[in-house]
Amino acid sequence: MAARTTYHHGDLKAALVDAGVAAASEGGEAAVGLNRLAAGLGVSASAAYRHFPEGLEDLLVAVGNVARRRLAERLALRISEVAPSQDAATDARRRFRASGRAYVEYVLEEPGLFQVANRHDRGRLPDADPFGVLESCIADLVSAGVLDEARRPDAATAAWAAVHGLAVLLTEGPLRRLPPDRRDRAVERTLDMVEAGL
Amino acid sequence: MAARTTYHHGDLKAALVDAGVAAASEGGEAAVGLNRLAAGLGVSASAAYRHFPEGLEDLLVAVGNVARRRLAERLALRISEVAPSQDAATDARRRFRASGRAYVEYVLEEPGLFQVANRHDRGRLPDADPFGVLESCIADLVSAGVLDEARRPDAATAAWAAVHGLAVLLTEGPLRRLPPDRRDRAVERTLDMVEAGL
DNA sequence: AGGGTCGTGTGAACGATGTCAACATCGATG
DNA sequence: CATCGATGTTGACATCGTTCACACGACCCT
Repeated sequence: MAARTTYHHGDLKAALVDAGVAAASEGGEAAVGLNRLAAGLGVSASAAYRHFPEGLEDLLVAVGNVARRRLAERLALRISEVAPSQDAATDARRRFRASGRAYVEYVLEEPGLFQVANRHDRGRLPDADPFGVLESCIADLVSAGVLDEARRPDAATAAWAAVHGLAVLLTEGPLRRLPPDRRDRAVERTLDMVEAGL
Repeated sequence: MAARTTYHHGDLKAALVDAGVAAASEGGEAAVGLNRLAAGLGVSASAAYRHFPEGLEDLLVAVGNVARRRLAERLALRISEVAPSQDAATDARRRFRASGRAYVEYVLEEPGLFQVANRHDRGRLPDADPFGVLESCIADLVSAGVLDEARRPDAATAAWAAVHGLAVLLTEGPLRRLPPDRRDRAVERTLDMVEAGL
């Protein structure tokens, strides 16, 4: 956006990632183009290759990392907002449920970023790891006595699959046009299933 | 592939869809290009636009329809293979479980086609409707007394989300490189959750 | 049989994409 | 102050989706 006065940009890499995040936010992966973004920053396309050696894919991974970090932060936020009660078991359950709701909430807010996050992933990062957040929720369930230790293996995977699948279906999938009330109902129904079935 | 002797191709539309299916099967959506496919058939690119007025997107939808039909057929096949017992309830449960397993099975076999099926969907078709198959499994569960009528709303959605999400995570997602035994364990664990939680 | 019509395929062109190699410029370091 | 490495530019290439004017030919109608 902002035209540039100096020959060197200053921090082109960060600027490209920011622009990529903005583009992905509206328009999804298809809107993230190296030429377009560079032009938008008043910079030639090939300049980007200095900062993303493997080209577009590298940039998409970087954008995806931002998206994953934001998602993880949203999960942590919603979990932290759960008002503690006297019962550790119901607290753990509520936090677990809040994380699932927050997942869908974020994805509905930022479907484009979610798309990039899914499609360009090079493994877990400590500060951008939504799955890690979910795993600690599961650990809480175990230590609160809600979930049996024997049932812990793959419990996080199963829960993740349910919530992730729902998010995909609701944004890119056939449930795209579900009205908000039916959407919420589907979310709660799915969380019911997970909570009862884990 | 096969060069053509006559000026007219005969059935270019079907040939393009076939080639698109083959290309998507290895290489996913990115491998489905109008120019490449047309050239492969010894035909100019613009010829394709006679049969797919909206261009590439139309072709991708057609390929997706094939993929959805095959998936639905696979589900129906695996359901039909369940040996009936004396108990209608356990039969319904087994068929339901078989459908979930079949879903993952197919997606692992044809991740590229699954990708196209997900990303280019213009609504349910009677002969290519995996969700419809799942819905009738749920209906079976209800009529067999396994699932309470009151819990039927959105039950299919929740179950679908879990299985779909798992399939996505196992093919395009972070669970991509899970070894087969751990993969199977995750599938069974997820089906356990769905069955117990629905 | 002859002639017209409409479905189908061709050729060339346009703009946009990702990518690369050769060159230009700046800032920091000796 | 000179040099050198990091950073940005220019220009080019192949490929992509798409469109338009044109060419072919199978079929129908008289």
